[in-house]
Amino acid sequence: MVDVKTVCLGVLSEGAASGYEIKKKIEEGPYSLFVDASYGSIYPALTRLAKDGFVEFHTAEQDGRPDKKIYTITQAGRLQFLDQLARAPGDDRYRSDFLFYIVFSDLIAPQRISEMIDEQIARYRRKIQMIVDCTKTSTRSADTQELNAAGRFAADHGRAILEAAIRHLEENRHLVEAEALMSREPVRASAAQTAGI
Amino acid sequence: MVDVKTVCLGVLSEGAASGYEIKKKIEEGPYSLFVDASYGSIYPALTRLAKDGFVEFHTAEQDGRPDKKIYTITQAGRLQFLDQLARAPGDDRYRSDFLFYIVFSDLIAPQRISEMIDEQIARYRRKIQMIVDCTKTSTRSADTQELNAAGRFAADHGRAILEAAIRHLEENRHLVEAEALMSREPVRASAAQTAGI
DNA sequence: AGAAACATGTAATCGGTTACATGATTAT
DNA sequence: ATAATCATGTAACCGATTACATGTTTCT
Repeated sequence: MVDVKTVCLGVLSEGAASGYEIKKKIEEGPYSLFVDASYGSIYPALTRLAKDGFVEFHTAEQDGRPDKKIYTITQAGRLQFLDQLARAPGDDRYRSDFLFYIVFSDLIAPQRISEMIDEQIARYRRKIQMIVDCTKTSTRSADTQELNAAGRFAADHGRAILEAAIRHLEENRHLVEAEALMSREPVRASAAQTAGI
Repeated sequence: MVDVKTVCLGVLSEGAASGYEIKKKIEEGPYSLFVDASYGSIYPALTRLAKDGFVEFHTAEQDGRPDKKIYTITQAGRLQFLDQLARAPGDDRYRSDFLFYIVFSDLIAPQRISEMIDEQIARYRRKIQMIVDCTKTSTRSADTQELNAAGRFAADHGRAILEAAIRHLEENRHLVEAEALMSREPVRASAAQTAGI
């Protein structure tokens, strides 16, 4: 599995940036769908990369803002990154509390289940909106990172998956909601059992 | 995010099992799509749960096989599990080296890209097959864990997402493959640059 | 007035993986 | 023969998160 150092090299291979900017890029862009890293891992990663000669930095003084350390990838860094890309990618990892909870939906109050599904759909919609926002080439601002063909592909892939997830939830939610409804009478006994035993 | 202890409580709430069997259930069943845990985390988790009174166990001697510790969830354990389910589920986490690599497909050899996509589709198909296998009520063996409505829902949800992912890859792979093809001539220069600089 | 954004960094902690250790049985 | 399955457990290690520390400016 790709570590934070490699993620930083990847971002920096597309242009110089500070640690703060790297964090923003991976939490806003299409990256956010399949990459994760906190400041607490990015800053030490950059320090380490600099020590190893894979990146260089210069301190940029700003008026009214804290100083910035602008990191630039080196030749050695580019080679290091190519080495990583030559290795077989690790398996995808998907962890979902939501689906885990759903498996035990008979232990959760019916209205809570519905609420959870609503929230999950809302989360998915928010992510889709974020992808749409960063995909459309904004005519006004230059700060939006322009996506190349590969970036658009990754973003669209994420969107396709999220839309399928929403569609499935909307079309089949009655199956987990109905179970509770159908057993409304019996459920009292089983809820009492669950709580009582 | 749900931890291994809670995953164990969830599995045990559906029936007694050994650590080994818990591991099998979460790597074979529909769980495998959204849950992960190694022996190195399951065994200590069970030890801890027993210490806290959330599970009990008895040692089952077997002929020709190592002894088993069969764990059973206690009343306290059921309540503990309900407490967890009452908390808001954590955000889904999806990590994909594959998509990260794709973003940098201009740094990877064209035939390698195609290979990676083929492999990714194959992985997805294998997962779908696994879901299908554990979803269909097998008439022969009783060892297949029978899925309730919620389990089937979770399995179908996973299948729907995987199928959408495959569809998108098959319909759009030319966009990342074509980029390399189109720039076959120029790419030599840029590849030399990349390697040279 | 207060929150949010900008900006970097460290220390404590944590949850989990990997590798190791052991060993019989069954399937190929 | 050899690999895979069954079965449990520990120790070393690792990568990453969280919280803390600090301080200005801009937006609401």
